[in-house]
Amino acid sequence: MDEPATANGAARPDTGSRAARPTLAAVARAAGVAPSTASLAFSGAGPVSEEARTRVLAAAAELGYGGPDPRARSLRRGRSGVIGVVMDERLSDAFRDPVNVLTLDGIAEVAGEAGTSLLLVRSPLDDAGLVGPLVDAPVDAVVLIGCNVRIDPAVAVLRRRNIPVVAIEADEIEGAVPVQLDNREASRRAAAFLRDLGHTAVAVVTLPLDGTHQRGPVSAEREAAGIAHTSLERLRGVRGVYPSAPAWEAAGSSVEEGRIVGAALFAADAPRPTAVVVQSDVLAVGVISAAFDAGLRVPEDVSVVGFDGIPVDDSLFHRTPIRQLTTLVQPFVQKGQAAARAAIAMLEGAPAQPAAFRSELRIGDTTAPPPAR
Amino acid sequence: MDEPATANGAARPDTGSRAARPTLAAVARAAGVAPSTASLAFSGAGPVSEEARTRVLAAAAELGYGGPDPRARSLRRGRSGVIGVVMDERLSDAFRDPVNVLTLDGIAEVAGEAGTSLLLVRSPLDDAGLVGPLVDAPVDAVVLIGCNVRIDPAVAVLRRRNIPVVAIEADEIEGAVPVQLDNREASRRAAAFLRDLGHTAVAVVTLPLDGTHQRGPVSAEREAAGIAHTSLERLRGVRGVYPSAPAWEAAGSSVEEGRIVGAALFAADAPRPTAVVVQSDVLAVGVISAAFDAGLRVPEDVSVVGFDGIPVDDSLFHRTPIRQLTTLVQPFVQKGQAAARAAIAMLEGAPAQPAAFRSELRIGDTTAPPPAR
DNA sequence: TTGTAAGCGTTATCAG
DNA sequence: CTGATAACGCTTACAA
Repeated sequence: MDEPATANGAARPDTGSRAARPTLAAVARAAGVAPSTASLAFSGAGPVSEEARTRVLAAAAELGYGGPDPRARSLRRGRSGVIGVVMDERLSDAFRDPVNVLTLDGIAEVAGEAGTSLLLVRSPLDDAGLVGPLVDAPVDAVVLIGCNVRIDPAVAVLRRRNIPVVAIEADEIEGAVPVQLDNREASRRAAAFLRDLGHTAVAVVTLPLDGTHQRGPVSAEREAAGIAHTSLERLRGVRGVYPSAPAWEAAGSSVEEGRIVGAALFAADAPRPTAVVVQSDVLAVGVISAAFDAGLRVPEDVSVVGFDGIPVDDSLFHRTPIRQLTTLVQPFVQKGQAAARAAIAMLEGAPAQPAAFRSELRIGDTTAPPPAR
Repeated sequence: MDEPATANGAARPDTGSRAARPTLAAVARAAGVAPSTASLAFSGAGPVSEEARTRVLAAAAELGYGGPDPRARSLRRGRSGVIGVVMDERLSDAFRDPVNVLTLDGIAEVAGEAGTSLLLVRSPLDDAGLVGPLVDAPVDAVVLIGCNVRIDPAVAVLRRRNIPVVAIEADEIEGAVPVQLDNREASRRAAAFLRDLGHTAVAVVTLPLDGTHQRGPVSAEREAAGIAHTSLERLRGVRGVYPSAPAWEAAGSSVEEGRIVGAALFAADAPRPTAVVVQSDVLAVGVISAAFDAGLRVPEDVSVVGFDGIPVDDSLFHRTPIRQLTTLVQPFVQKGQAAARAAIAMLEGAPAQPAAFRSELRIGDTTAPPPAR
């Protein structure tokens, strides 16, 4: 972290070793036209005679001018053409989770069509509430994705800056346009499905309840102190059917993590559950793996329900008897698209466009009636 | 964090959607100081009396000023604090490949420490050679990652703009700082290892040779027309030991793709290879899976060597007899870090810092002598 | 320490 | 269709 070395103290900011780039004004001068005409020649927005245009382009080529500087353009236009995407994990972790990737894909698709690019920002909320890179970055709008941490401060800052904020599956936030999923209701449906199969001993494996990456049984206090909207809603959904279902918190969403938590779960002193509701497919795969390792058959001895409907089950189950996970399929990509659309709409001055999506229970072969005892 | 409850005039009239954001000048005026002082109060870079600072901050809070506008700041400073990362795939595909993710992670780590954020840009090279979003985005430097397409035009444009370019594993490009990997030499070593084991019938499964996502046997013409530096180099490495090894091109880097190509490979009329050199671990997993499906044991009937050394072998092999892939382990994360460092160094005016890394052959349990026949 | 002034490179406006 | 001119909001050398 060295100090940027503008040490030579020149009058202009960047008079370092780099050759000064010609400006549009210089091109105009060389072409013998006014700056405004040169500008029009490049932006294409406005009437320019064919002759003037070619002269400008020629002069540009001559001088090695690469087109208008985006920085100046964004100042002048008040727009940078960039949408910030905020995630609250290290990028490597975030990218490892198909949910984020698919959502991002939806965002990227819509953003790309609109000619805007994506600025990746790790959620910048230190304990101090610092909002660093997020506010120093030239973004026109921000999409908050997978928020396990308290984001209100960030939203507050962005609001003050008049930067539209879209929050995917966040708690109700003042000033952020929500893109919601029926997490609670969907989880309730999954639980009801298990209940109808006859299950009475149901456990839950939750996604992280906050940004601290803790792992283990979820105490009442921990649950009450939880912040992560999605995890809590999904948990509440199950609790609507099984009010006292024990819950285990995973420290992340990965197969390995699911395996660890699953191992603990099946090894616990408590009576073994006959069904486990897992808050993500990736975790569910790990839990299933742990079940096998513990000598349990799925679904004969224990049923497992996932969440997400990620399309990679084939590879993950390839050498197991399982063909398809029972899970709640959610429309990630569409969620991402909706978020991007909402963001773009807002920065064009259109009214907020909240969105809400439903998950569908897809019944695979990881659920069955509980074993006769 | 809350609005100061100055009872009299604090409430800003909420002027509909177009509430003009206050400027630093306005804040300075309200605080009774000069703009420059207000600027220093925010940037922290320069001497400001405690009293002035608090007055400025108070005025800012009063007016709902959220800090200096990054757009204006970047124009003035000639820097936006953003590094562009260019990938030549759809983001969803790119993120699905651990190689990209890990590289990106290395980039993000270094960039984050330097206070710069990452702008994700899909490689914009239409057949027309358009370079759209890449040049309109306010980036200080660009890192090209995983380039299967011809990137010269993009680099040319960026050069003209004085934007430093770092290319990871690209062919030698005028004006781009290279971050290289010993693809050819490493592949040669892997091939030599197989030769020493006694293999004579060796096939290659390649990564895409260009951006067209073709799949199938690699003809001499196709090979000659190939663009993707990495794939070609790795292929050449094997050819250094097995000059006429048949090659099959995969249409991407995924387990599923590996399985498809592997199935074709093992079903082909040609004599079955006793060893397969696969250009990525992800593909290799698929090839191994295909081998099992074809009734072949790995490594007894067929040896498989991968490339990359991605750290997820455990999950992928979890229900197979295989514990570890024989592969060439490359330092992705360090590559990403080096790329980011090079980019940052350049935009600070430092001389170019090319980098080159080595891959290590890690011998797992997917390779063995060929079956006695 | 603080104030003054001069841009940074564009684009929008409006008159010719 | 073209040209002069005024911002866009901020930073920073330099003077006070």
